Amino acid sequence: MKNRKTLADVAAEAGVSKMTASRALRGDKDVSQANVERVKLAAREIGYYGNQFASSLSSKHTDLIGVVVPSLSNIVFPQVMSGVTDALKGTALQPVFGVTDYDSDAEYDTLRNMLSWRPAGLIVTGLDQPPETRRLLADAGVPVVQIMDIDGDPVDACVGFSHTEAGYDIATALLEKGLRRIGYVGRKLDQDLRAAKRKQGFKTALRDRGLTFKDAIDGSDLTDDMIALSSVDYGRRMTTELLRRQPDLDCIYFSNDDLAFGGLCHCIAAGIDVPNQIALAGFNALGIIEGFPGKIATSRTARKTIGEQAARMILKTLERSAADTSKLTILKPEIVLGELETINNKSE
Amino acid sequence: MKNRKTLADVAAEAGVSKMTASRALRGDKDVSQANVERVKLAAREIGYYGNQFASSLSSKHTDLIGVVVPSLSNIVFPQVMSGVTDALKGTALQPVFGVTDYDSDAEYDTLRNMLSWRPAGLIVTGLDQPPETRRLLADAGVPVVQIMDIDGDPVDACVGFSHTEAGYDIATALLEKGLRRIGYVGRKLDQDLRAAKRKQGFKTALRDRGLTFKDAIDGSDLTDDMIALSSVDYGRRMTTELLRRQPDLDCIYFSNDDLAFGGLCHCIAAGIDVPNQIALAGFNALGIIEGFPGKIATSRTARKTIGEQAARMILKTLERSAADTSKLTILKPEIVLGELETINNKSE
DNA sequence: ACCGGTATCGAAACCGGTATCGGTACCGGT
DNA sequence: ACCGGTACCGATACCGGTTTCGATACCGGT
Repeated sequence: MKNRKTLADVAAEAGVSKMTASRALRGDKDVSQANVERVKLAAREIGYYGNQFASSLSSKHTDLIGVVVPSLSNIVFPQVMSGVTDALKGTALQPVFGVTDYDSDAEYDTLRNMLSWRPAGLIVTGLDQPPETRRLLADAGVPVVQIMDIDGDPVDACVGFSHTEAGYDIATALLEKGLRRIGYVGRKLDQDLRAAKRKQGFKTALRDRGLTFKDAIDGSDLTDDMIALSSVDYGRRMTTELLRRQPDLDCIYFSNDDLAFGGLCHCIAAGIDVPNQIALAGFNALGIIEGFPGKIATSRTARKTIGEQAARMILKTLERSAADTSKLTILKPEIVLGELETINNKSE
Repeated sequence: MKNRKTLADVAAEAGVSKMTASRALRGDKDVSQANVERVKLAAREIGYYGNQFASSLSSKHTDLIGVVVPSLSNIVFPQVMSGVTDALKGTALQPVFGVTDYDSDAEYDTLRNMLSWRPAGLIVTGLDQPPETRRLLADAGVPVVQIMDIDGDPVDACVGFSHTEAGYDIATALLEKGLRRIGYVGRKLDQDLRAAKRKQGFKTALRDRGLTFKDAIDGSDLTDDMIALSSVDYGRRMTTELLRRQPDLDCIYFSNDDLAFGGLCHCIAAGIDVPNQIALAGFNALGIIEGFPGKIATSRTARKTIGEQAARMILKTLERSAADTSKLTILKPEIVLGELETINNKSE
């Protein structure tokens, strides 16, 4: 930090006291119109911009909202961030992002670091933080909104949906179409807890009908060359593999749309008719699947809206300091069957 | 900010002075081992975490690197951010992100806001900032790295590649394959200056051979329903439209891979053989195109590396305060022709 | 002319850390 | 016994704003 201009410089330039300058720049009252203009002019002339450190230290107040997401590579999270950014636009608040790489130690560190910035609120992905991290959130003394999941015990507020239910629901929809010989392809299910919940929900729906996955690839222990693969490519290869092992599947459930799209790529290349010969189901309703309209069934999640709602929830909690706001917002995914929609019960 | 624990609390708990506590926590020297442990224990016990405002205000020093990107929706920018994050991992520095939505006023505001945080460095997307914004960057008094582009006049340092050249190069490669009847599909070329540069470079290569685009869609003035479309979907529709107007094209150049992929979707649906009947070329080499290996020609850009290099450049400038580091890093995209590679000059 | 009220301003204290510098204790060497 | 050097510690003065509170000027009303 070099010899930047300070408020004292502005005050001197405008011929008023520091206090008057401070008030004028912040639009506080108790300053004459003449001085407001004088100060603002002076500030512009000497190229002054405030010092947030001094300001926040003194006022014990910040405009920061900490947002913690697990990844930037999965397009879903930038979309959530985008929602937060949009909802905060026009307000005094400002998002600050942190990335954890699905690592709970990194999550703890990121959070500690954020708290040292004394944010006015926190938005954190997921409900399954370890106890130490939970305590950090609980003791933060600011509104905390956990997002993307509701299967668990929120620290404070919560915006999202049940992944267990999402898995259960799409399974039900697929089963109603008569699909019975169902396989599963996922990736890093040991780390991606929400994907694991979806799989679990799906499994429950199968069990309710006396069924199980014919075969499943979880991708928990990947070799190095597998890790290097893009999601789409991974989905493609695993589909190839799964269908080699189980050629008679009539449906594959993927842990997300990227993988499902990879599966579709395999089918197109192999001349397999989707969804008539085999149905594919993913999760999220990413833009990617719009390229082949209707081919992949999916659950349309409201990522951006979740970001927006979370931000808005914090805004509300902040203005009415009371706890009169709802602590839970559920944005249930909509099931999109695509071309499957028109198929009547295959098993009949 | 509530009644959080302060350093004084830690000091009292540990039975030392504020200064000793401060030194102990920061790993400064001049503290006995016994006291270091006592203080650290005390800090943990009362749940203390520092106050960055007080710290930075006092030390006149921050660990922040401001990163300004135009968008979160285009996966390329999260990838750049990811690169910055990775390169900064393990150092004391920390990225702070700002999004401009391709709006130069928003860019100015974001930058001003960032500067009020007295960052140690700035990474800004693009070279074409308006004069006022340029001045802000130039006067910031910290290392500034502009990324993603080198066609222009950098404020300070610069990491990226020439989009004009990228357009020219892929055009040359396509022309060498004998392709002649070439169309163009872009989106919001009035806002996306770098895409416009690529188109311009492509055009120059055509002109050098006495050719022009047979037809071009720039998508500068979109209707509302067009704006709502995802990039892939937009690419698909525009390809349909372009081929309706010009059925005899043997190649389409898209402003990026999302659009090109949309084009591929159209072709697959319409039973058009890619690349033998028509070649498609995009830009970026996104994971999305790996689903159909080799179908789409593209320029593989090193997004993540650009982020890493930019961050590393700032790190270097910061440690050796001298200007002995190179101010320009070019990461020229690699041309990927895919299946086109094997085709011999079609026009022969 | 006197008074309460309002508008406007500035001096001083303070936010929670860190830089600086001076002090104390203890060491070995002469 | 005296000295220089080293290790360790803490009092104090800031950093650059904002909060607080008291001072001043001016107003219309009586």
